[in-house]
Amino acid sequence: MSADTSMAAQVLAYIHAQGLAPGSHLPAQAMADHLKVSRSPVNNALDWLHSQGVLRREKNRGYFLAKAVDVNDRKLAKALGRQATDAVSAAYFRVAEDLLQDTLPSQCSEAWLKTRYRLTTAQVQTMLSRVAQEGWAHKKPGYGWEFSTMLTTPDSLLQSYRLRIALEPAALLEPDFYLDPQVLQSCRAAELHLLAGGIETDTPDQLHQRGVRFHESLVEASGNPFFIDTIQRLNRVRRLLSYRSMQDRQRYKEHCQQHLRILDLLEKGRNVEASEALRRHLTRTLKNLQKIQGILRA
Amino acid sequence: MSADTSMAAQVLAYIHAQGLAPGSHLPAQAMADHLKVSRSPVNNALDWLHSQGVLRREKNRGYFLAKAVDVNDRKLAKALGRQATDAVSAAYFRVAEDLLQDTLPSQCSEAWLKTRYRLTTAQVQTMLSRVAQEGWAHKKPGYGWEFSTMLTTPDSLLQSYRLRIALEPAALLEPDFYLDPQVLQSCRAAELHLLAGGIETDTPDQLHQRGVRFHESLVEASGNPFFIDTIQRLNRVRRLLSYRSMQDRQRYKEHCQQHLRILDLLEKGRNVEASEALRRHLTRTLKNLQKIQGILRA
DNA sequence: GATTGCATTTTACATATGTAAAATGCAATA
DNA sequence: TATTGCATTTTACATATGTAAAATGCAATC
Repeated sequence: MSADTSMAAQVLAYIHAQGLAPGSHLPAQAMADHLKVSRSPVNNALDWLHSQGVLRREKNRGYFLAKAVDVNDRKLAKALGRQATDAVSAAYFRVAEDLLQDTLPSQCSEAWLKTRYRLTTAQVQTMLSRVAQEGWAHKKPGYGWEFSTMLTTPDSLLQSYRLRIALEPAALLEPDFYLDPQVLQSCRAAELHLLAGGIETDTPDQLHQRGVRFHESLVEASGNPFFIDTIQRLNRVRRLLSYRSMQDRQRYKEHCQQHLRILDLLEKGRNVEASEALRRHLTRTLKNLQKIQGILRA
Repeated sequence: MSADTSMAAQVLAYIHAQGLAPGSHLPAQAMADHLKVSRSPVNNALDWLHSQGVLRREKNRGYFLAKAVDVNDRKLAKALGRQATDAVSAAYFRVAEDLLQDTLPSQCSEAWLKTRYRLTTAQVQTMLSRVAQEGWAHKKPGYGWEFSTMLTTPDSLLQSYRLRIALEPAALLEPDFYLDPQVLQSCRAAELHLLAGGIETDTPDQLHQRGVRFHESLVEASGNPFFIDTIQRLNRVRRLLSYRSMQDRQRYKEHCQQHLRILDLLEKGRNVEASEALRRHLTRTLKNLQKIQGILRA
């Protein structure tokens, strides 16, 4: 029954991002081009959305938006969410967790992982290649894999912040820096949403994601693929360092204001000042983390 | 006949690095531990080195160094070099080259690569996972792969330098920074070798490699795995941006002196100054590259 | 007690084949 | 002429099996 809902979710996101009005035509090819796939998976997704009542279908004319997309539609969210988190992702997170809790040997064989996490050959390989790409494990010269200390060092999170402090402010000073006004607007909107109560109502994961999106948007604007690639990699790993639940929501208000300040400066092209503000923002956050860690250890 | 000579090469490198005297015993397990493999491949390598006359074998006592290792031994180098550069690496470099010369579509299927480079399924996958890990290509959502602009932008090299400028000086200021005196010494020795004539006699590739080793050693001393991982990734990609042959050897003398100056400062624990010197060094190199690029375009 | 030498076990790669999913070609339709 | 709708082709994944290489256990030796 439920087809590939992840594709449907992307289509929905696109519709929402474009702010399409009810009745709009949704050409399959255009959608496919945007999502970088062929018409086949897109058509499946459109058909599924049709079955959910989001789209209207007209014979030989295609699909049309039936009603404005409501991001908070419970029923739709539930139907979308039904995509079984696949075995590979599940194992991936379990491995990360086990590593953080030190219940995983620093090195082991693929076969060992296969039995421990009940995976097939193909699954274990997919998972490991993902992990390798993120840099927290690598193949040993012979057989077996070795996990990096990247996640397990007591102050991994602090170390990751110090890389950010070196990187992000520098990204704002790249010669080709250009922040698309539309991106700037959506960043600002996100911060205003948080200040207007989102800080209390959003889940910890949502808060984390919003933060990531803000910072990645800025680095992406640098136009330097080396900066962009590095920060994306870093954030994928940071997601695993799940200290984030400990962060007190009190500070988020300050964060939002600092973010908004930075956006204001960038809007006026005052990148040097923005860069400085970003550095101060990150440095302050690092200091706070250090304080929290000190308390936790004591 | 010729067994796994790459393992033999590593054993040789180890013997040389340890400065072992002729007659020294080479316990298989110790060697295996150091190379992070089991005794089996090590024993094969030792046996091969025995067949080459480098080692002496005594029944039930193992292998002993027959003579001092001569790194420049032609015969040995030839025997070692006979390891057929495997199809995967060969294809990897051809893909990179084709991409740089713009004779590769920005996206294509695995099957297409398979036929173009005459590879098996397994080989193409190995190659692509390597490329993906280095960040200059990624799987598309559906079928096929897409190449990043990381290598093809006209000023990829300049962009990579700007990341280095953000990163490397910061690495020297990491709180856990510790440069092993032995590493420092070997870095210094390398620079002195270059000043003593190596600049003229080394191949462009050797010169490049020495530069990489200097900079990576410094970043490794930071003790921050995020910095280390990032710089290693970056250098693996930089190796493909083969502008290096264009660099005039004139400048290398200055580079060596700047490198030595930085090492001196680090030895005395004056990291802030060393960091500044490193930033100036990199910035100057960047400026020169820009000048060269300007000339090439005109 | 440590290390070798060799046999045995374990591990993961290569290859082949079937299958599900994605890409594509093209007549029909608006 | 652009887009749909559907059939066909292409693509790559899953799975199974044989094989080469690496890891390991252990008696023999120093």
